[in-house]
Amino acid sequence: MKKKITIYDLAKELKVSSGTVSRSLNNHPSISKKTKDRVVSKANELGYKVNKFAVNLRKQKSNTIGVIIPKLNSYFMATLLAGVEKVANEAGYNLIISQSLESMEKEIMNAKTLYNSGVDALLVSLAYDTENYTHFNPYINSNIPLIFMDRVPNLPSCPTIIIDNFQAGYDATDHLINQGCKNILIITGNLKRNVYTDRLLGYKKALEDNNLNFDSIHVFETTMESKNAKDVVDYIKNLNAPIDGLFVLSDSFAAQCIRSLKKENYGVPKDIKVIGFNNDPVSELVTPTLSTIEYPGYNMGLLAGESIINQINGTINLQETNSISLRHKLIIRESSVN
Amino acid sequence: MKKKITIYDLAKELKVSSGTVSRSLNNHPSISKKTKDRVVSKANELGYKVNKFAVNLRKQKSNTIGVIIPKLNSYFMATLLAGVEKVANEAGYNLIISQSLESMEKEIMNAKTLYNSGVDALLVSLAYDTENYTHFNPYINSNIPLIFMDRVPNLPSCPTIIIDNFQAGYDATDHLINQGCKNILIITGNLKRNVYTDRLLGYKKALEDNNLNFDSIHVFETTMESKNAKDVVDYIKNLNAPIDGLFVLSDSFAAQCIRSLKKENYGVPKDIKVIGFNNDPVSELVTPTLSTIEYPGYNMGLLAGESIINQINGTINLQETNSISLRHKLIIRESSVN
DNA sequence: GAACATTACGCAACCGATTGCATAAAATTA
DNA sequence: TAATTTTATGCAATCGGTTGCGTAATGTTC
Repeated sequence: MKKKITIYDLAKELKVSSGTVSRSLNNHPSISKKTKDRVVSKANELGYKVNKFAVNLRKQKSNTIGVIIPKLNSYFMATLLAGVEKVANEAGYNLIISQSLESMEKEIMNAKTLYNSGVDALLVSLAYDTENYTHFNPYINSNIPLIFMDRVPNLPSCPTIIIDNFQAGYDATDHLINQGCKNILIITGNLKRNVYTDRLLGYKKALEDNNLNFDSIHVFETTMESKNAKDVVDYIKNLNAPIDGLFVLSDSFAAQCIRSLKKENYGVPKDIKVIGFNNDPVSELVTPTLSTIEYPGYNMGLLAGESIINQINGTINLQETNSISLRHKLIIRESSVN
Repeated sequence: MKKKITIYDLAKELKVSSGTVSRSLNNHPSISKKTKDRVVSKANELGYKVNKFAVNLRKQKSNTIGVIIPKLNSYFMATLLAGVEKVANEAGYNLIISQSLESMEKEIMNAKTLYNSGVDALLVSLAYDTENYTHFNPYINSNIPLIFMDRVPNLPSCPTIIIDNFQAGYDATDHLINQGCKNILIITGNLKRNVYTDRLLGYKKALEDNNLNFDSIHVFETTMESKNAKDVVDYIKNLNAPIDGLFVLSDSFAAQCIRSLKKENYGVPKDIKVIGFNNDPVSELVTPTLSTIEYPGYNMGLLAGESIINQINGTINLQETNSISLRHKLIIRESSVN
């Protein structure tokens, strides 16, 4: 409960100027070792701690990185963040995390709040329904580093960190086709988002390359909340031609779908082969175990953290490294193989 | 890229003092409506934004709440955080989140960093191996609100938000006993943590109340990482008397255990009845579906957020509301019922 | 219209550190 | 020893708001 002590207190005690104290504590070269030692030991003695508020004001930077993500409570996002946090922390940065809860409106508010609170950089994964990106202009105009992760806008000039969703979509579809599937239903999230459109494009291309026709009734768009799994199965039941493959762009939703399918006596993989996306831990735990695409969330986080810190430090020219793409991997388990 | 404009710029433009500008922008009562309007519209015109750094320095508070949790990428923690974030955000607070990665050492560092960066309050869920709590003393000594969530220390004077782990442990065990189990193995995390010890106590009490003997070989302590599921099954195989019940203090680990058990041809629930803990989404997806204890993570987060903000505002005397306990619920699914 | 109360605003200290520039002191060179 | 360079430190402005106190201007009361 002792009162805060400042560099002025130290200065008075040691009969030096506050400037000398400041420089000593920051190990400035133009201060003699002797003085530095005196200052440092006195600082320890009195329990001095810098006032970050003053430093921030003076330096006009906060040593914090803002993060806006759709939802904290998803495996992928939490893993991604874990990666970001690790790097940031090691580099001495704090993370201010906010969630848009999949709403553009909230995303805009978050962007504004973080801007006002003076973050040194911003990492973003877009909300479900974000359609324009003007709320990021203040960052761009003020030259505040800004990187999009995973769910990125289709703006040419924004640095992004993603996986090759097109190729991943292709690989998954191709795998199902190789397993004999000819009528594959793809379950996707909001097609405004690159992650989904790109995978869909990969899906189409794989069909094409295998001489299968694309049919738009084989695209089912949903928010992929668990309660909607039933809708998927209903949709399947009402299709004229039965499907034999299911490509769900999220493991947890795929697991829900499998569950609903089994309730309706569809055999997986016998009748319908299923592949998910993300390599969520759940994919190993369900019966049958779920084939999927490994999505390197943690690495993506590490990379995002490193990139943004490099940008803050000016180490990297963001024009040069405009987009980083991480490697995905097809993981074949029981749900897609007879 | 235009330069920052300050209240002094506004003052000069409007030929008033900077104090008047400040008061106008903060809607101070002693400023006439007319002046306020002039100031506000000029501020909008020039695109003025407060400099939070200056405000922070002046007010010695940051409008941020620090959070230290063991791991971001767990369903429970992410859900908890989602709750905290929601409340904090609505109250105009930012969240600085850091993870201890289950290490006391890192927890200490995080506590220090957050203290130095001037958070207005701190929320903590303890790391796996935290044994002493002196790293929180600076907060206590400086009167910075501090609340522990879920994994709390056994200190009498710290406000905590928890569930009744004793009762939950009791309920789960009692349920298994009611299903006919007589030899129940409990799989627990580090018994330094209240969440585990209390559940274990509940387990013991339930045995006692049902005239069953407690045997310490029926307590298996593990870090509950997925790779350790095999150890559990090995342990079970090597027991002299076969067990017929399994109480795993984490759903995701319970799911792993069930998987390993099935591989070794144990029938669940036929041979061994299993109950988990948390009501993780995975519990509904595995086969058989997993009985469990519902753990209100989101509500816990909301409550933690509200409590800490109340404390910051001095609304609540923390001596009076020293510990809040949330209601859990036994959820019976397939894994524990014949 | 004098006396008093209220309203609206200005002044300037303050929050605590950083840093360019000036200068005293010490060291080096001539 | 005087002149010059180097080293170590002090001075004071600065970052951008906030706020207690003082006072001029306006309003109210009798």
